[in-house]
Amino acid sequence: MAEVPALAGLDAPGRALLGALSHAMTAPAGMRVFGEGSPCQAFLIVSSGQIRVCKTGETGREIVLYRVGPGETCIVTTACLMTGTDYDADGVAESDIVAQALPLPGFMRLLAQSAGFRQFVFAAYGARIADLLLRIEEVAFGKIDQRLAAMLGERADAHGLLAMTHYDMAVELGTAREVVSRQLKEFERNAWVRLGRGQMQLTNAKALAALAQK
Amino acid sequence: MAEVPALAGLDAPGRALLGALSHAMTAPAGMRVFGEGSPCQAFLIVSSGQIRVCKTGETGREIVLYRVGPGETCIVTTACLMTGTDYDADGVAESDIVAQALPLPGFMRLLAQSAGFRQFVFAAYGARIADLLLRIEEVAFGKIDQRLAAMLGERADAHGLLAMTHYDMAVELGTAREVVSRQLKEFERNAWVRLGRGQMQLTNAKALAALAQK
DNA sequence: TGCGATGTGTGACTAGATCACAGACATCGC
DNA sequence: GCGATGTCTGTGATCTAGTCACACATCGCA
Repeated sequence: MAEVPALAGLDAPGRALLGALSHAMTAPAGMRVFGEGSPCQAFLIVSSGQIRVCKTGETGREIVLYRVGPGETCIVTTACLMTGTDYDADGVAESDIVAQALPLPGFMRLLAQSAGFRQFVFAAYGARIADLLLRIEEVAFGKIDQRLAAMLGERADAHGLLAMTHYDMAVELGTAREVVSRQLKEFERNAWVRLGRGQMQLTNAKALAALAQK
Repeated sequence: MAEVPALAGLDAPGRALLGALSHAMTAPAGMRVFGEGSPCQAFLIVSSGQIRVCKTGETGREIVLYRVGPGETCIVTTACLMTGTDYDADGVAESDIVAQALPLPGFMRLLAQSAGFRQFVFAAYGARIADLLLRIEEVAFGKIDQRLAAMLGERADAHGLLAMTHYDMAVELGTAREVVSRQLKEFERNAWVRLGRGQMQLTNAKALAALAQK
């Protein structure tokens, strides 16, 4: 488990136990890793790749809740797994995934025996809950132009290139595709971006960041 | 701690430890129990009364995130306490509170030694996260008339009486007071409610429930 | 009884969501 | 190279929700 930095501090017995009780698993990009109807049955620690977790409303609109990256765990599924609560969100592999799966009994045992592991688990909870609170604030109070600008800044690569469709961006923000299209057109009129099919180029990241910060 | 039903299943040593390490505390109705700038420093289990936790946006609008009632714990503060994450929400006593406070070291110790306590803590996490996911779904996708109708049904007493101002209701839903006022007027035109200053009477709870369910 | 604080009602306007549809572009089979 | 097809983007019309501004009602209390 040396590949999981957050577990680097794990005590030796804990580490041995984790190695013994968990097994590696993989999933190809695009695969639905868990979701309504097919709950994940184990505690998962992602080694490489990224999982996107989102919620679909009755109207078919979607929103990204959070992502689980390397060294992180999809603690939410675990919580629901342990308490029998229904989870009601979908996890999709955004890239090829390698993960360590720890079944529930092993999870309980490790939790009982390793303070380092408890620390890891609680840190995961804290981070996830903070994510969710932030999400609620954004959705409830945020302006769409600012949220979009912020998202572009976050998700563009080092050259300001961003390969997403307008629909993808709408899901990212939990809004409608048309709203994104119109807003992007507005940004283009300001010469802040250059639009293309399935991709775009930021041409004034500073202006976008300024809008996002307002 | 016999007054906390969720802890009734706690093993005897765990119970003794909890009794020894925690102390009772109280807060009067209306008091700000924790919030930005004055974080709660201990793991709290509410014995009686109720705490309302809400988030304030930059514009001054507020939204209720969840409530902590008897036998429950404000696990979110704990998570943030343990991980040093900033919490960024306010907890207000809605009624006089009696709670058991367990400082961090005691919390860690109990977590290490009692499986029943771990169970309790994880159940609290699961329930809270489920609450937050539900909240996000409502805010992102819900129609305001349906959400308002649902809220009236939930918070009215057995006689259909409800003592809240329009502002209170707006906070409950994370919307603006005017939106609530207009919507309530609409309900009144339908003869579903009778409005008064600081209170209202549901006169057709069934119709409201039907709207909420749609 | 008069005054400030709080609560409610409403018009005008803006932002965002929804619906409907048209045109642009990409891919694939031929 | 040429359609056929599916995906992606642009845009008008319309509706819902949030914001701003302000009038007026009601309450508690000096």
